[in-house]
Amino acid sequence: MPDPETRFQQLEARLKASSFRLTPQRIALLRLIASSEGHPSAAHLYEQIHAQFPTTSPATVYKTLNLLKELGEVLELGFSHDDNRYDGNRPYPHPHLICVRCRKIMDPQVSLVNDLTQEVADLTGFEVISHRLDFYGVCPECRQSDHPQ
Amino acid sequence: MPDPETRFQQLEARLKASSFRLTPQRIALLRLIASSEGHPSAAHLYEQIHAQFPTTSPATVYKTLNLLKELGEVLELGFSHDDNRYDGNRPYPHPHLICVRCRKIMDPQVSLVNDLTQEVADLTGFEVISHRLDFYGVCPECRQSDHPQ
DNA sequence: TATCTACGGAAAATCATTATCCAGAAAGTG
DNA sequence: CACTTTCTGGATAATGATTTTCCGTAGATA
Repeated sequence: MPDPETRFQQLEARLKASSFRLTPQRIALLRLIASSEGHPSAAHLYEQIHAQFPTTSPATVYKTLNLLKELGEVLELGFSHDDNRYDGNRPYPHPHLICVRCRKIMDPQVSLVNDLTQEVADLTGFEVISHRLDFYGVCPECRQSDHPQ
Repeated sequence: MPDPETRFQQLEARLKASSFRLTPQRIALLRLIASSEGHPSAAHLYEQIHAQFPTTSPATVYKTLNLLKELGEVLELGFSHDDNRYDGNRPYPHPHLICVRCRKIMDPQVSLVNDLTQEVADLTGFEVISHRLDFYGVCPECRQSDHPQ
């Protein structure tokens, strides 16, 4: 993960370059996103923003997230049952590892993704633009707590 | 894809074996699912069921889909923005290829999935249970119609 | 200062999916 | 054959994350 402060400045610069205003709410959200180790949900971000700016509404969080999404600075992980999650540090398609117990989301550093993508393209004639690769399982911590010995 | 009639009989036998009743609505839905080449949405299935049984409600379609899902006979592809899609012919995790133009969903026959899964497990210590591998792109047909010459 | 646009906030709307409720059909029981 | 119990379908309402709408205001521009 990039340094949170550096990433924050990147995001800030990106908004400024596109002539979007840097309001206190947006700045607070940019800081949160830049420093989020995991993959926060909109609700989770809202809770934290709301603690700083009690008048902030969820709509503002969603609006800013969608803005950053359109700028390509945030990757949205959409789930049909659970809340969506957001990644503002690696806004490009990459695999995710999701713990079905604690719902933590990780980013494994795998090397075979390009090979698989190429294989798919070659086999089907598709022009592959993007991907969404999610693995579901049990993280080491949860495996441990499942087997106390 | 398995033969639709064979697959239908499998599904029918599965419900019967679990002591679920084979109502006309369920039978019609099983036939549809077994013969669906693509990956229909609940709304799409409902349209077709409703044409045969005008009193059928969407709830019945959802209930039956969820029943088959719990029996492991249908794979649900959840989308946070679009409707969910269902695959009753290959109810195990497998990669999908989604055309961003026409929304068609295909099943590429790739060989590197197991390698990638293994790599993820080895690298992270996760016990990998399942996966969801979606590639987004433009199918050959839509590429053609984009470039008329 | 005047004007124009972007923004935030509250509230209402959206919409696929799920839950609830009830009536009827099927299955089981004796 | 009653009687009971369970399952099912259908209409309807509810759900809940996300989006839209509307309006007052802050900020930029000149």
